[in-house]
Amino acid sequence: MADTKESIVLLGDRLIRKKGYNAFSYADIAKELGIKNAAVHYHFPNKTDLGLAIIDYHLESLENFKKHTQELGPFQKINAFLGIYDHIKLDNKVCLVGAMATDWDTIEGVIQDKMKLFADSLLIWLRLVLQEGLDQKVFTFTASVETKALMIVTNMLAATQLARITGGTNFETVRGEVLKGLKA
Amino acid sequence: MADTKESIVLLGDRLIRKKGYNAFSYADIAKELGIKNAAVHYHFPNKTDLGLAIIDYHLESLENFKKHTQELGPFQKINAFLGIYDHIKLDNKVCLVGAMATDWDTIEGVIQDKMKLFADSLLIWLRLVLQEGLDQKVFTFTASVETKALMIVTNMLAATQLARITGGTNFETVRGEVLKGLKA
DNA sequence: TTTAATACTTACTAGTAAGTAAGTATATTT
DNA sequence: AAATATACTTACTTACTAGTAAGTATTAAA
Repeated sequence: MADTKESIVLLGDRLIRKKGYNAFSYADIAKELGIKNAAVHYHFPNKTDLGLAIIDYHLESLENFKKHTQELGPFQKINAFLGIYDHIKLDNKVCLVGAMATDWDTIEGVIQDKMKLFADSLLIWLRLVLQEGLDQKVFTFTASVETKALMIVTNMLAATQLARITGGTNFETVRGEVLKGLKA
Repeated sequence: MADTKESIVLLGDRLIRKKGYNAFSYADIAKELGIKNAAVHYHFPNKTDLGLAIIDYHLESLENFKKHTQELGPFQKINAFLGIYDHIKLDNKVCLVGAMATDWDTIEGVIQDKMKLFADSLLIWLRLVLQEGLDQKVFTFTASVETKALMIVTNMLAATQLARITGGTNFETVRGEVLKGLKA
């Protein structure tokens, strides 16, 4: 038997980003994993516990991403970062930040707090990479690194959402422009 | 008695953009309007009917916005457009496109189709205004109007979402950069 | 070998979701 | 004055939600 607890987190993550936080249920997870509803509650007593575990998983993934890309140059790092969104778009998901943001008023404070942590961690890393690129003269943008980091996140976050609606190549267009924007 | 049907649409719109499509219920609406659950169903037999009416309301609002701003210059038009997001941010809402996009896989095809119409209508208007600004040499951006229109929408859509999480002045930062980007 | 922890299932509860059928009060039309 | 349409309410159903209490099989520790 595979690690059920981990499977629940992975599936929960997929469901949140496919259907939204309020549209996925313990029954969805139980059914897909071939276990009973109560088994999910055994591992995560309530939905908030599961939500927190899902954010923790993203926090860990982000740390792993940082580690695995630390030897790369600034441009490669940003490109790898955009690759995360390529996968999101390919799976027709949205990113966790967007999924949580639209349901913000229905999620508990502890989840909100952990999401803040995640968003901050992401923005901090982006700022460092952008500054690195500026220092190495790989990037030549004129905005502050804080602003630029923000713009990259907003563009990619929304590109996956907009791609769901408009379809076509809008995602790729935004992605391309984000890269161009590093040098302009 | 005020127009109940219109009040339902207005309230439904507010709830969708506050809590998300799947988190708001007919009971929420009934309670706030001091009517019974079934009264909401009288006006909108099912949630999809209400969803469609809410998008129609946005479609109308967009047409009104276009009419009311048609005498303005390109810069003023874009500024007025950003003003819509200022209000969204002030009310701690998200825009309809974002709210629907994150719940995309749980909404019916007819709603998806109408959302496509709305997103297209919005992008088409933006493209026209951007081209107008380019022609009048009010704007000097080098990207295509298609790309620039896309970037404005993604940035503003995500700025309202991100503002919910990070708080602070991130919304204003993105908003300011969007305006700057018209001339860079 | 008993004890205890782990990972569940069975069987349930209380609450809420969308949705409906049938009745009622109030206007409006014929 | 009778018939009809409008805008509801009452009272309900079915389905699903999160969540729980109690029991069970399996493994690990004492």
